[in-house]
Formats: sequence, C-alpha cells, structure tokens
Amino acid sequence: MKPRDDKKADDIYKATLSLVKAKGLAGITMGEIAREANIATGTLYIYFKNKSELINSLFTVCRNASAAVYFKNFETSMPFKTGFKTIWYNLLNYRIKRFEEAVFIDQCYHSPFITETTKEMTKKLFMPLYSLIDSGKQQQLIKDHDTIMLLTFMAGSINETVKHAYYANRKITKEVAEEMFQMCWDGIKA
Amino acid sequence: MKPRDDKKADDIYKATLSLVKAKGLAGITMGEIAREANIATGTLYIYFKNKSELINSLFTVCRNASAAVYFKNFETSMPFKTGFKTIWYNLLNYRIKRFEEAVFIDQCYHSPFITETTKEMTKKLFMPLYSLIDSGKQQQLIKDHDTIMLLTFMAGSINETVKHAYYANRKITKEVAEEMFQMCWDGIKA
DNA sequence: TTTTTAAGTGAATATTTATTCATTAATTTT
DNA sequence: AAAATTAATGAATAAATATTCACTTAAAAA
Repeated sequence: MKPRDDKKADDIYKATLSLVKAKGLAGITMGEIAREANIATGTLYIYFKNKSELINSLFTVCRNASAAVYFKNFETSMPFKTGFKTIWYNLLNYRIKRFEEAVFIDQCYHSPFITETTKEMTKKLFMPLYSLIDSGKQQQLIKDHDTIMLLTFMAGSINETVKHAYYANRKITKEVAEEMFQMCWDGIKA
Repeated sequence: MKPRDDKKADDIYKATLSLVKAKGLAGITMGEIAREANIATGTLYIYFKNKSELINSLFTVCRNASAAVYFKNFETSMPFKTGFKTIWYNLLNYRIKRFEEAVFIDQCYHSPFITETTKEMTKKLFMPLYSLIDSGKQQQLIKDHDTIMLLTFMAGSINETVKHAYYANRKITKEVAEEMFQMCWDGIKA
C-alpha cells in the first residue's frame, strides 16, 4: 500500500493561500491550485472531497493556528499591561508573518464556502482574550467600555496597519511597531 | 426608439451589493444578479459589457460615493480637532449606513476584477485626508508619526468596529460612537 | 519476489456559468 | 398610424470549471 504523502496536503494549502492572496477567493480554480501545488487535478480529490471542503478545512487550520499563536509567552500571572502587550505583539507578528492567512480568513467570512457552525466555533476560540480585557477593566487600568469594543479596537488597528504596510510595500520596523502599540494603549487605557 | 431605463443600472448595482454581502464576490453569478434585480440575464449585457466591467464600474461608483461623503460639513477653517471629529463621524456613519458597499470594496481589493489603475485612482481620491493629518502634526496636536500610519489607525478602528457590530447584530448607539471616537483620539493625540 | 493496496495522473465528462442572439415589446420620430 | 430604433427577454450556445475514472506507479505486506 502506498501511504498518503503528508507534505502534499500542506502543499495544497500553501498553493491555495498564495493564489487567494493574488487573485482572491473569487479567482481561484481547482486546476490552478493543482498546478501551483505541482500535482495533478485528480490528486486534489484524494486529499479533499471537493472545493468547498478544501476551503473549509484550510479555514479551520488557519484559524486554529492563529488562535494558538495569540497566547504565546503569555502568563496569567503577568501584570495586565505586560500581558496585553505580549498578546498585542503576538497578534501583530502573526499578521505580518502570515499575511496570506489573514487575507484568506477575511475573504472566507463573506463567502459561500464557510458554514455558520464554523463561524460559531471561531468565536469560542477567542474567549480567553475576553477574560484578559475583563481583568484589565476590573483593575481600572483600561476604559470601562464594552469588552468586544475594546478588543475590536485593538484588532482593527493592527489588521488595517498590516494590510496597509503590505500594499504600500513598507516594512513595519521595531520603532513603527512600538509607535503603533503606544497608540493602541493610549486609546484604551483608563 | 425606446430609451434606456436609468433606474435599471441602479437596480443592478443594488442587487450585486446585496448578493456580495450575502455570499461574497466568489459566490455571485450573472444569473443571480439578474434574478435579484428582476430583469432578464440578457438585459445585464445591455448595461454592462460583461461581468468584469459590471464589478469594476460598481467599484468606482462606490468609491466615489464614499470619497464624497468623507468631507461633508468639513471646513478647512475649523479647529483641527473639530475637523478631525467631523470626518471621523462621516466615516463611521458611512460605514454603518452603507455596510454593503464597504464589504464589496474590501472584497474587490483582492479580486481578479479590479485593475491596478483603478486601485491607483483610489489612492489619489483620499489625498485630502493626508493634508488634514499633516496640519494636525504641524500644530503638534497629534503624535508625530507617519501620516499614513495615523490615518490607518483611525480607519482601522472604525472599519473593524462596524464590521463587528454588524455580525454581532448590535446597534452602534450615540454613546458607543462617542466612546469609540474618544479611544481613537486618545490614541493619536500628542 | 509477488501480490495487494492505495496514491497519483490527466484526459474525459459533467456541471455550472457567462455570453450571445433571434425574437418581442416599447418608445420615438416621421 | 406606420416606420424605425433600441430595450428587454430568455432559451440556446459557448466557455470555464469542477469532478470523475480508467489507468499507471509506488510502496507495503505476504
């Protein structure tokens, strides 16, 4: 029996991400994905039942990967600001390093491929962030606004800035990143 | 000679926006657009040469509409903060009221339909915003960071918050809007 | 080594979707 | 009122794309 090549599913994912970044979800075909991944069209269907399942499956992989990264180096015992900054930088670095995944996830949200249940599960994954913000509010270190609003403010500035840097072909230096963090912090602090 | 029905092009635009919001750019077909607009498929081709031209044309219409709205009630003579706030609220209200257009524009950016020249023209339309930010920096009212970074920070928080409110099915009240503005202002002020 | 099993292939087929076109209907012009 | 012109229609066709399948190849088990 010939075993399945683990690397191949990954190649397919990579090819898909790269094509979506270049042409959008509306622009990709199974044929192109196969070509980009250096495999035959038929092989795609060994690894994924159909296009929809490929997209959904990639969405789940990306989302889980991102959720895992958000809490790297974070300890509940940290002072609030330190913890917040840790997560802020994790988010920024993730968006920079895996820009393609961010674009893909954004596009999926308004697409016929992703099911409602998949979207629901995504919400749950980010629950831990809520507790962090809540604790900051309890310690009166940050503004007493709606938790989701505060989180969204944080995420929004990062997302948009990374997107812009990418399109304008600019690198986000250490100094710029620190400036960005300062703006975000000044915005939410009490 | 039968005259062309001016309302029809608008119906087609509306139908397209509505479908893109619901299923994404990847999910729409000319047939569906026609059905949603209550016309025959062939009629689409009287008003637009093909799908690509329809999308591009709608993109341009949306973009120009948004640019026009940004400077409503704004006077160069205003104190910086007043002017900034005016534009901030214009942006917020536009995003709320025309959520579909915002989604559409976002999706177009990574799509095979929009040409590079169209993207270039978009940049130019928003030049006036740059001068506003520059003047705020000169008066030392806001942080001396890169202009685009400041603008992006502003736009990012608005976009993401409106998006979130939409998906979570929450209304952005006057109070919430004011909180949001405060966060943005605290973030950028010197 | 031989057999077995599943992966891998890519041309063939099925399906979906864009686009055209012969025809009809609605206006305007004469 | 008749002629002329163009919009509007939707079934027919063309084009693009997803999916299958008969076949080949590679690896594992016997």
